[in-house]
Amino acid sequence: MKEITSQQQRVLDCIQIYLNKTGFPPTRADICRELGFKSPNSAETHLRALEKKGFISIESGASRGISIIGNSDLSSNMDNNYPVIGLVAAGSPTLAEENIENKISCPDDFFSSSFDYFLKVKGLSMKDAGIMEDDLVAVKKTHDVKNGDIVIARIDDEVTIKFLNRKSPKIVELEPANDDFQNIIVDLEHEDFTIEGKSVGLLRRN
Amino acid sequence: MKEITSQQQRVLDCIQIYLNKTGFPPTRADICRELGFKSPNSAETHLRALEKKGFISIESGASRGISIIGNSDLSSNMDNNYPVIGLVAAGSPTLAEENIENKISCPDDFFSSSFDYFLKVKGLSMKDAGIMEDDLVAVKKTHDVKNGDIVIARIDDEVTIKFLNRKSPKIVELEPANDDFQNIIVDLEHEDFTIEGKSVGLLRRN
DNA sequence: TATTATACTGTATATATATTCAGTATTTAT
DNA sequence: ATAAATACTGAATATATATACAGTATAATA
Repeated sequence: MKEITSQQQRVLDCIQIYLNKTGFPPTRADICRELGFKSPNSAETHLRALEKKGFISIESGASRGISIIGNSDLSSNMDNNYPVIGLVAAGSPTLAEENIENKISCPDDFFSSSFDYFLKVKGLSMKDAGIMEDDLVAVKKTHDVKNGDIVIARIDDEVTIKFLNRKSPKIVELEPANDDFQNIIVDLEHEDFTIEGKSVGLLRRN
Repeated sequence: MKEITSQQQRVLDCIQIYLNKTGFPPTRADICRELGFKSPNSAETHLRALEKKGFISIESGASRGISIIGNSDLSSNMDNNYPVIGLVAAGSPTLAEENIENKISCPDDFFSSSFDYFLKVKGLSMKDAGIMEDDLVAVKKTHDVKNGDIVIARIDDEVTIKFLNRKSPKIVELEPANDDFQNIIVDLEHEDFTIEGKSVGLLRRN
């Protein structure tokens, strides 16, 4: 990255401020208006200098086709929109559009492991593990689960969140964290059982 | 905010994805290309519907003058580093540097209300409220608290997190959410009592 | 039943916008 | 000493783009 001149810095700042204000980049004319230039070519040449030095990129031919490079902590941060899924019974695919209640913007590295969606918890079967109704459990879609993990499992058409406990190659036990609920024993030979994923974190919004 | 249709959601997602990819919003033609529409008016009408419902704003006459409302990955939704504070006894100021265990980058609008720091919970006195050891409670520094709020309070040199229950102008009761613990009754006339803030959310990282 | 919202295709056009060309002047490298 | 980069004005233009207009069709409301 080469050295930037003070005027070029003013133009770069102008682009960033315009972006923060409007949500889209400025035109040459916009930059002129903001900085008091009288010719669009003033903005143009500054933009080309900034491009040459690697501060911005310019999409040829596109209007407002300016984007600021290396801006990871500002506008183009590592946030992603993660869907919030309700605990749905009927065996519809978990991430089907109709199940998405809303989306939450969240850094990708927010939990110890990457994750795929938030599961909105129904019921209190895991309350002794501190998982309450309407809590959002960060779920990583994986089959790599160990005994003791909090897993999201599907038995036939029922989706549930429980502690995993493999008893034998053919028997899986799902343990709630609430004395009012009973263990679920799954016979893998006779029941349709799938591990959707496991919990890697939890989010509660009062 | 009115209800969004699935096609309108596709268009909204398309705008967000285009923004993440290029750094500037799409044109009507871009949206058509991405979603397979054959007429720019298809994009136009969807955009106007999204505008009418309050999901986006459109700058009249401006090319690519689309900005997503609320979500705003660009301006207000900047991530911030929030300190993680341990439940410290000795009456040192809560945000003093020596108490900061680490920092967590998190969007400013992550919880229903803005907040100031994460409190790392010690003990299980709030376990029936789903607050477990080492959970991170998002704390908003405020004195505007109501009965039933989960508050972070200081009695003399002791900091604690409990349910608030004002019994009278002179008596405050702090209620744990665990039968093994007893209510704390504070006499405001004889004890040094401060409300540090209240819980506005919770974060658990497995 | 009429009306409005949704969901499109297809054509047309005013204008918003990038971009080139022609200058002038100052400063910085080689 | 000469070239190259910086820092502008001013005018011209091809085209990128928003947007209106004319249709068709279906589902949801009133």
